Amino acid sequence: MRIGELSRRTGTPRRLLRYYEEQGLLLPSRCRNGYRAYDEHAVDRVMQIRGLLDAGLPTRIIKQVLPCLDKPRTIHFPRPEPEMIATLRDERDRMTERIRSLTRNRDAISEYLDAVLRAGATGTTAPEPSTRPAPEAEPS
DNA sequence: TTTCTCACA
DNA sequence: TGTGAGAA
Repeated sequence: MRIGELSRRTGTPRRLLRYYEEQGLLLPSRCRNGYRAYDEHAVDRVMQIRGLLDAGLPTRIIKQVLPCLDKPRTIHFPRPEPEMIATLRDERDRMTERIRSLTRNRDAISEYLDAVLRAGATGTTAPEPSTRPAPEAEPS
């Protein structure tokens, strides 16, 4: 398929698909006219890239780990360099920390929402923001 | 419709 | 990390 179809099927702007290629995340073949040609597998791959970016991984890390995540039970690097193991551990821990942070912020929002809705129902006022734990910034 | 590149937030 | 514009 060409870039337009992949864009439509993944909900990813064409511009961004070219950007991912430039970053080494996608390697489409080329038609005679120079148009990019993507196989069926590219759809899943793009979704996975989006997910990892959303999880906070930079493209250069994604490029490294993407083959490992394809089918986690397959060993892609029989002799994994210690550096790769370290990278994977590092990113896993970063994600864990991010999940913790997201959970905390979600709970803070949820708690406030409950209080506001309760107040709306009873006609009383919502609690002062300062009585609740401060929202926490996600790690950068 | 697609390509590319340069500049920019 | 991503976007906009212009030209082919």
